[in-house]
Amino acid sequence: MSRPSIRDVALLARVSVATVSRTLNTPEAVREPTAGRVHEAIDRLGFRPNHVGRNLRAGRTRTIGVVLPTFANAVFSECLQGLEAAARELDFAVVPTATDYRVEDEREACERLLRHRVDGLILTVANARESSMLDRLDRERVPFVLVYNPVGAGRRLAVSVNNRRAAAQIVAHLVDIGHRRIHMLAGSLVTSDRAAQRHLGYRDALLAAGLAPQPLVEMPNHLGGNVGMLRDLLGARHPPTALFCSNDVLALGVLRDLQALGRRVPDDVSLAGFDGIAFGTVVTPSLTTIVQPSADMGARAMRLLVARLEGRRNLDSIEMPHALRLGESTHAPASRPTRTTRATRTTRTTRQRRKP
Amino acid sequence: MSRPSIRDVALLARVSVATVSRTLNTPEAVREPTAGRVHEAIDRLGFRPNHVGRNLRAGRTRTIGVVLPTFANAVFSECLQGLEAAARELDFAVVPTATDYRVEDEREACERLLRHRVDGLILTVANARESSMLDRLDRERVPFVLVYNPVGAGRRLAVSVNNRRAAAQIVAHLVDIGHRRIHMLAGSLVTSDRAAQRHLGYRDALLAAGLAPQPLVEMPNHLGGNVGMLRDLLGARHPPTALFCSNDVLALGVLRDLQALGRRVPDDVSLAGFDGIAFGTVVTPSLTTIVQPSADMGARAMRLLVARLEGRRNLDSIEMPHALRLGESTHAPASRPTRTTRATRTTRTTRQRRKP
DNA sequence: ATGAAAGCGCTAACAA
DNA sequence: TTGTTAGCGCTTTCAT
Repeated sequence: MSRPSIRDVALLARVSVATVSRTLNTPEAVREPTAGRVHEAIDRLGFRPNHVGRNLRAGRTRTIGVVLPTFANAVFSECLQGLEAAARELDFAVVPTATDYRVEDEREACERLLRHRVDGLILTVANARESSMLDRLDRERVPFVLVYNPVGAGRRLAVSVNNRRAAAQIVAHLVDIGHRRIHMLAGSLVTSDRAAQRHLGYRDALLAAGLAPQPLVEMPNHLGGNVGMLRDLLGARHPPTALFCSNDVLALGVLRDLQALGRRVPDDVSLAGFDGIAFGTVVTPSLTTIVQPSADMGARAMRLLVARLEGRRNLDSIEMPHALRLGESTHAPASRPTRTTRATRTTRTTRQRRKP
Repeated sequence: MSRPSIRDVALLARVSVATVSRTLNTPEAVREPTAGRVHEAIDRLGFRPNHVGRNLRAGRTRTIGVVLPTFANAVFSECLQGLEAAARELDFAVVPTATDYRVEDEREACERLLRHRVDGLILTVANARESSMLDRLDRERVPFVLVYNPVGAGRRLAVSVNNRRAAAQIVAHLVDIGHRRIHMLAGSLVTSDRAAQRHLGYRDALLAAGLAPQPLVEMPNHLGGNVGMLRDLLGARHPPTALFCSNDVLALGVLRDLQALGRRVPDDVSLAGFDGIAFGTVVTPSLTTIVQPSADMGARAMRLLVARLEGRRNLDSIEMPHALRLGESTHAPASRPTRTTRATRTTRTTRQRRKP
């Protein structure tokens, strides 16, 4: 009734369990007639080696725990996709769990995974610098690799883009095409050190251009529902001509809210995001954004972790290249704000001026 | 150096390993002074119970394998999100893997997971009716639950919407608002029995209305890149006035391609999808579609499977409710095709006529 | 080339 | 209430 074990195979093939094990793991160490009998027995019984027994013996599981804020944001599910494909190639399994952006759940998530004896962890935490949990993992010598969290100074391994420089680049682009009043919108900064880095980049770019950074606008929720806040923002005396959102999901929500408010993007206000999720290219207007190679980042993180598990020393964090993707959601500001005048719709024909 | 085991705790607390185990699993069976010493030892050593040992002993792992076509399509990552949250609540871990829509990889994916001794599987396969792999799982008495795949006749457990009826409903809506030439677009039907069901629904609706179903248009790729095919389709003598896509990702890609072709949606052609992924509400025009409760479906599938693992009999498949979500991508057809005349843009002011 | 046996960490009989 | 011990399925010395 129960699944056959290596013993059943041994009995049927009239060999010892050791020989069965060898037939599977070091075939060159077993002679042909024996191996043949073993394979036959395996087929007859439908035997499938039990990794749990093997893992117990080996003290490792070839399993990687993955802690991400959510799987519902495409940036993370694309990463998971890359991660898992790489794991498969390396013959590892992946056990992912989501914290739903709750910092206080990160610890329990890791504990759960460690009880399952994952060999290592890949994680995106709210704040990599101030995480007592990461300190603990270090202390306990649990191998882990961060994704998305900024590459830090220490010997912690991380795979991420240079969030600060990337943000500075996209904001500099807005400045280049003529914007002077650029606001940055973000979700709660405490749940994302990436967003905090991007905010620094935003300030860098404005200060470098001799412009005044505006106070960060924190949005309560992510996918839409910020109509009131946006109305206030754009109804101010000197409204921004461009908005930089700390991530694409936020940007797409803002885009919808702006359209609900009757504001045209980019004619009334330009809009830029960060992450480069696929849907940014499908919306109208398509989203100007910074593209992170999420799937590749996941794959790199996996390979980095496995290399570490295999004892490789002198491994280094990876700073991945980002790219500025110009979409239709940004263009030069109108010389004067035209809130009441309905300008001709020019979306289709507008052409971006590229940076020289 | 190595992690402390239950033996180390026992030694330090000067009790037997059995007592340590009991302290953790049946605290009521151990007296206070003893329990105190054990807990102290646990803390001192930073002991974390090794689930691998426990699993080997118990013959189960409290781990569920999940096989999905991809994590990059929001419909599946939303499902995974719901799945994993439910698993956490039930104290199960989840090991997901993607087949990248390759039927021939489904078997190996399951084999891998079963070697890891997952207690059961949740899966979306290409074709649930003709899957020798599912037959095998049945034969081996591996507990599993299907998601998205149509609820079949047999005793197989599945969680899905009624794809055929839902598709018929959305197509009937197109008919109701005046469309007469409605084409259906889909990816390869062999990789999706859901799409096949939806195609039947499409035919049902047209036949019920006395209209001629058109041959299914199979699209080579998913997110965009079908410009040529669409040009041909819309350039035909009697071009369709409405397109029904077998899923939202396809629909959004088609939307982009149509816009690239200079065709206006819905003025030149109406467009409907299926799945109800979040981004359908963000694009302009927002997508008319059938909403499946993906996260909830994942959670239900997980609870159903766990109930089965716990020996509950008489469990039944779940047909989830779907909903027609009317977006801006559909409206009544122009009385005459106006391919050259540029009609006034009416997107904003157009109101859908709801079915009576 | 093959077998016997120990042991990975844990739980559950059974004993005391 | 606590301890002793067998054994879950496997790999790996150490013999032969």
